[in-house]
Amino acid sequence: MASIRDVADRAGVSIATVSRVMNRRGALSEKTIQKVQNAMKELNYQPNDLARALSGKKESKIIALLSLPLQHPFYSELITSIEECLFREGYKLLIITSFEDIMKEENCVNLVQSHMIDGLIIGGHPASERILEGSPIPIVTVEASLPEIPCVISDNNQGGIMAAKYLIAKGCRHLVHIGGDMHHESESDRRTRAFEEVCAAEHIPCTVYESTAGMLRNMDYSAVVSRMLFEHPEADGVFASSDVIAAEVIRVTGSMGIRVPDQLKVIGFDNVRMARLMNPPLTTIGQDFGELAQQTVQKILKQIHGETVEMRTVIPVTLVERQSV
Amino acid sequence: MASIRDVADRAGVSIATVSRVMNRRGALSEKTIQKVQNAMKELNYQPNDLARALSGKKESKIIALLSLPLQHPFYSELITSIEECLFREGYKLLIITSFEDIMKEENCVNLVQSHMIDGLIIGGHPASERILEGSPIPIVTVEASLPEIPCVISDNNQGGIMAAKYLIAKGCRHLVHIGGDMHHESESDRRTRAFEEVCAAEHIPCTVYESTAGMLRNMDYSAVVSRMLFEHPEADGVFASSDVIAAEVIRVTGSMGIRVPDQLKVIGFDNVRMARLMNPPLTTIGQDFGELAQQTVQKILKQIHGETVEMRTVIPVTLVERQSV
DNA sequence: AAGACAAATGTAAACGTTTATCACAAGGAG
DNA sequence: CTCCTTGTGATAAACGTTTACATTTGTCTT
Repeated sequence: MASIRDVADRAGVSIATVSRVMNRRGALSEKTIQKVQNAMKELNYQPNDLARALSGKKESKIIALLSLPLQHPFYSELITSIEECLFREGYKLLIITSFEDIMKEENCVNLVQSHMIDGLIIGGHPASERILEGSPIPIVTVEASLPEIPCVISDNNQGGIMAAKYLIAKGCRHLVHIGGDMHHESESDRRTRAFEEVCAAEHIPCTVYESTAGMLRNMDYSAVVSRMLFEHPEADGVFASSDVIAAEVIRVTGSMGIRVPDQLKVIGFDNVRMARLMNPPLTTIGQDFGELAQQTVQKILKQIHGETVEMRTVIPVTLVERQSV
Repeated sequence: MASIRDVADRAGVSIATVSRVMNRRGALSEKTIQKVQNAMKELNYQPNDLARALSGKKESKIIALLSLPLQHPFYSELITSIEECLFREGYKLLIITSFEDIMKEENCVNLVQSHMIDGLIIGGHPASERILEGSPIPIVTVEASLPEIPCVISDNNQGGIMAAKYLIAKGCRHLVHIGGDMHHESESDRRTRAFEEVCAAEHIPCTVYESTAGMLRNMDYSAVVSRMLFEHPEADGVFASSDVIAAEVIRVTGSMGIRVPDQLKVIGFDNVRMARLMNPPLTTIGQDFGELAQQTVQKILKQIHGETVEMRTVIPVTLVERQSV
């Protein structure tokens, strides 16, 4: 593989000149530029980014994302958006999925310290809270909040309020909430708390169920959903903490002959692509993936470039009306 | 940030010795090993992988995956599996999503040539067939086949046969196929062709519809599905080329009051997680994501290590019976 | 006690860049 | 004619490793 040396030789100049041509720096005659560029073409030269990064203590232009498994559509949509934003800024995305794997998580901070990576985005709550104690590397959290680390999150509080108000407005009098998709995290509790508060204020009875980590891993919420339907046959409205949970509610009720939305109204959270494909199409609280991603990459890039960032950015959510309520 | 130099100074040895301790190479006294390891601990030393990779013309231990957008669950599941396999082998996964973006695709091969990346996996058919002409880099294709490039694919032919036979065995007499999720690619045509051949052999009428690239991008297949139902009200069995398409069939029929599977039987392809969550749960031809991933990373690693690989590996598919047929 | 041999450690070149510094020529001002 | 710019280009050090080779130290033979 051709190196800068080869290009220099072929163009009849020194490697410094070649470098200057590449980086458009210093004074250069048009003739020299042409010679060098021709040589590069002819040799199909590609600069070695490793050497580049090593030399000028430059960046590797790679950002890592530590995420929960992508089978969960929330994460795959988030990642797609993040990758797009990053690419626009000239960065690449390295993905590390982890489910409660502390080893793998700690590995991440090593990655940054080994200079292969310029920064770290954490999507979803990691198993070890103190993952990067004393490692001052550029880092941001999305839809999760860790002590001392800047984060970008959706307005979960507002989402919970909207869900409750909407179900009540549509006539529900016995509500259920299935929460806890991101179980560690106080962030997702906000959805639950806000929902409960509105119910209490409106004097509507409301029961809260929690899903477990195992359910998230397997994306199998049938157990909670069945229990919920068995214990609360009088329920006429469900607020699910994710569209996947909502899908399970709709599926189980469907198999039991309960009609949605006539007998039971269901509202989800996230507004992932598949929400539209459900039967009936799912009404849900929509997260703004584009904005979430945008703010996140902006925040990480700022840190990389040494600027300071606000600790907490909140992105509005929206009610997406379809046919399950 | 501490370098090998700092460790050497603190341990009172030369940098070569430190390097030897790290790489367990050459003869070392127990005492020296201890001294060096202590120094590394105390300085919280992390070797610079950039320098490492540059030096021994070693690998960067990063593999890139060029994929269609991850919102499509086939890709998110595939990627999750690939990332797991790669991680087990000590490699990291860099993701590049592209939808018909030739610039971005060509960028990929540059990445490899710039040494930041050891190899390239292509998932799904790229826009430019000749993406890596004359660039002899380690490369593999999954569920796509490009001239001269080793590939790992599911047994689409067998899948088409199984789908047809199963629908017919269940009593269908008017079949429809909606195909083309991976439209360029002759690989997915195999599903269609095999399906048609079985139908012809069994004298069952069969109509084929094609989805378009735009539908894949937006994951919105409502147009074809509606047209299909309008033009073929007599259809009693549908073979969809992906679970997402099948989901759309089930959704649209549901909204029209057509009962699945009583009036219309639907079989999908892929067996992504969401297939289980549909209403009714989807019967589908399952791809073995684990095996697909396993073979793919094996193949790319072999190439990186200079071994030769077979050009084509075919992974069996299985019929997953649920309740839509 | 000297020589041989192995074990332990050090030295320095290399990997492919960037960049500060230096060298040299041409041209203008005095 | 000398001195100083100004435009060009080359040289070499640095980035943090690995590793071939050289050197030192120590032990064992005899």
